[in-house]
Amino acid sequence: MFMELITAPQKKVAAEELINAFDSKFFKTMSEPVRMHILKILLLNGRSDIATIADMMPQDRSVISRHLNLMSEVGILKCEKETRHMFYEIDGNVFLDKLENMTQQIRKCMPLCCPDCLK
Amino acid sequence: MFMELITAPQKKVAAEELINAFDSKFFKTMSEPVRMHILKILLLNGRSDIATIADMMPQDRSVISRHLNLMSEVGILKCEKETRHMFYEIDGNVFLDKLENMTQQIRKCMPLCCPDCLK
DNA sequence: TGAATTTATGCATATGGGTGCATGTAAACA
DNA sequence: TGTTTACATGCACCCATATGCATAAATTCA
Repeated sequence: MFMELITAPQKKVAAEELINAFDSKFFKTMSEPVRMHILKILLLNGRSDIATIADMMPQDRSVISRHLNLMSEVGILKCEKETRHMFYEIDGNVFLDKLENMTQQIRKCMPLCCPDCLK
Repeated sequence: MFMELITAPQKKVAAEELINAFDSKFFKTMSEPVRMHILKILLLNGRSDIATIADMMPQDRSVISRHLNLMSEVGILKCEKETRHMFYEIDGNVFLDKLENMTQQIRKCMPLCCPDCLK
């Protein structure tokens, strides 16, 4: 119990840092199958404009436009206007950073907060 | 273009493996603020039963019960019945495995699928 | 056995968000 | 300048889901 008194504030900080590292908008974005379909298309074809992507999907072009916009707001896509086309591209570094940061925070938090969780 | 012909099937496989590694149920679960609140409580207090958790939250006990059940179905919580109490606990290893697997798949896929994404 | 407690579940409701259509806006082209 | 193209946006609709209440089921305790 003495141990608990010492680590209590550290636990709270570690737990808060972990929860903060969990980017809820990122998770929400990644939980939508249509957006994962878009991601796959971008993986296979690289940088593409909206019409090209929409032509490979059943949804209306406006729907794809909104999904792409959302994904770029979260940071996983880069977008660039060129003439009258809007081009989108995966930002691989943001992906890696986000996931690695979360992994790192869990590694830091778990042994401190609940060592029993790692049994 | 010769290079592209050779790597095309590998690209497709890598992209599909990456998308499959993206556990949409996990992401959906993690995108809900109430569930993140529950997670934080479990981080700070460790293994707890439903009533104890619900007493720290504004939502009805039945709501908390359903959230906990969902989280354990996704695998991030372990649950165990003890007398008439249902105890829940974070499964830290599942968390680490899921995130590390996704990170790994991205590391494998990006250089192959879209090297430009890593600029 | 009867009462109290803990969780699970059925139901109705409210909210958020994905969808498609119609329209607006801006830029390229003839 | 007028037309076409590409995208953004307002609007209405629909569906999934979070929520709370009431209740059922199971277990503990007096």
